[in-house]
Amino acid sequence: MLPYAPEQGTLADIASHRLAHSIVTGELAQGQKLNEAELAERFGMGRGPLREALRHLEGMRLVTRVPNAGARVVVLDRKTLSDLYAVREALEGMACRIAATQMTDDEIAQLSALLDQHEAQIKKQGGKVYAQNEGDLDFHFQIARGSRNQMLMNMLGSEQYQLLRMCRHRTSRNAQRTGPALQQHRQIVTALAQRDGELAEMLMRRHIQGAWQSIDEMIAKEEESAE
Amino acid sequence: MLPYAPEQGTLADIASHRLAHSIVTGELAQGQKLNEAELAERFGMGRGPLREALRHLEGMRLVTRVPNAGARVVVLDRKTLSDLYAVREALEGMACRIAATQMTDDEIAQLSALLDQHEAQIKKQGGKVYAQNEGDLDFHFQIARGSRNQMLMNMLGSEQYQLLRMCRHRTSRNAQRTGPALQQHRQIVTALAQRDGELAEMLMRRHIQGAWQSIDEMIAKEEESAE
DNA sequence: TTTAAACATATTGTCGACAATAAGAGTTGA
DNA sequence: TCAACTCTTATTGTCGACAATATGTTTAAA
Repeated sequence: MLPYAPEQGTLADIASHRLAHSIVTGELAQGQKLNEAELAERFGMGRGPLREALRHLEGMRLVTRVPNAGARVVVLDRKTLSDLYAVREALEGMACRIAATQMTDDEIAQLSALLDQHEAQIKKQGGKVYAQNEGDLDFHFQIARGSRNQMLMNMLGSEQYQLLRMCRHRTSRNAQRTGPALQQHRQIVTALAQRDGELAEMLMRRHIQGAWQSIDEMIAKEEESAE
Repeated sequence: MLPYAPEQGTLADIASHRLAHSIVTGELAQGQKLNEAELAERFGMGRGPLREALRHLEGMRLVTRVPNAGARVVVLDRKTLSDLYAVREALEGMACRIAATQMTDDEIAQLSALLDQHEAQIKKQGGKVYAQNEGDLDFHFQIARGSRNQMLMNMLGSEQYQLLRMCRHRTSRNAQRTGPALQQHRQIVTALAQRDGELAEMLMRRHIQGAWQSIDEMIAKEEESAE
């Protein structure tokens, strides 16, 4: 389901996946230096594949590299996240508009079923898990798939997806926007089912704006308490 | 001016730049197999840095890699380009809207001067150079800069930028859309100067739609004559 | 005490050689 | 003639060692 496949293939791919996971979950702190020799040893491989993995992660914007000075985990500051959400709004809005004409009835039904599943999960676990769980992102990715635009899927999937997950883990402590989010998702699916692309786009844009607003507040609090 | 820097730094960076250039200019044909040993020898370096460069180019979507089967130059078929232009429309539209509020008067004046420059160049060279030249892309990139959104700049700059240049070279033989393009650029600058983001976005979206329409026709002819 | 230069250390950048895998040619059997 | 199999060859994947560069520390001079 997740666009980033399990560990298989070349060692560089494995390292890339494991590193991405560690970065996204916060196991590797933001801005932390990534020592090639140390990581290579931990993963049981040579430095060659690991360097390739770092170059790949650099392309995904999960790490930043400086020549002769090594790689560091990217730092998601307020401005970066603001930029990310602005881009997301444009891209996912477009995805929604196109998906309204391209998705099959069956796919839309599946989307609806996915939301049922989320709702059940919320009820069971007390509502605190939705927004920070992968479920929310699955929903967004399915819509991207519905646009039939491969480039869009790549951008939202392999790149932004990871940054978003990273952001989730950072702000998961005090996340409670699950109720409105699910409701907004429902509205979007309804618009899709009615084949109303304009409405679907507008709802998605609002949804993402709301998400950003919520996250922005959290970051503000975080920065405040950090002083 | 161009977002992709000159040849300096590590060997992997140099190889990455040279390869990107060769791919974009069509020197390396689409779909062509990229032999590591051969390229490493041509560039006078070992295979290590070259492999890193290929991983980087993979991230930029200029090459596609299959494990144990090597890398190939990406193939820009009709669908891929269509997807690319759809994404561009969304992103550059957004860039325009934000740039209308963020760019300084000075920057807008510079943008206007850039167009004067283009106009002079067209008069001198007979109008056939504009659309396929870098000038057009410079214009678009300057607006992306005006949005102050670093992520947007990265996306439009280092990634899509290259694919677009590639597309230009492919369809440059029969390019003649320079007149309307310049005029549309003028309209966009006017809207920016009036700080009318909505209008600027609309004009940019139309501009890109028109460009795609033009390119789509060319591809259709090309595929026709190829049979 | 501060600054700067020189050294020692750690880390990155690069190369060459070897192992593993895939692609192709050639052979053998039906 | 075609199919499947084997062997050869070419290419990719990986490792370990060395060179180049940056970092941190010590030492010496102002």
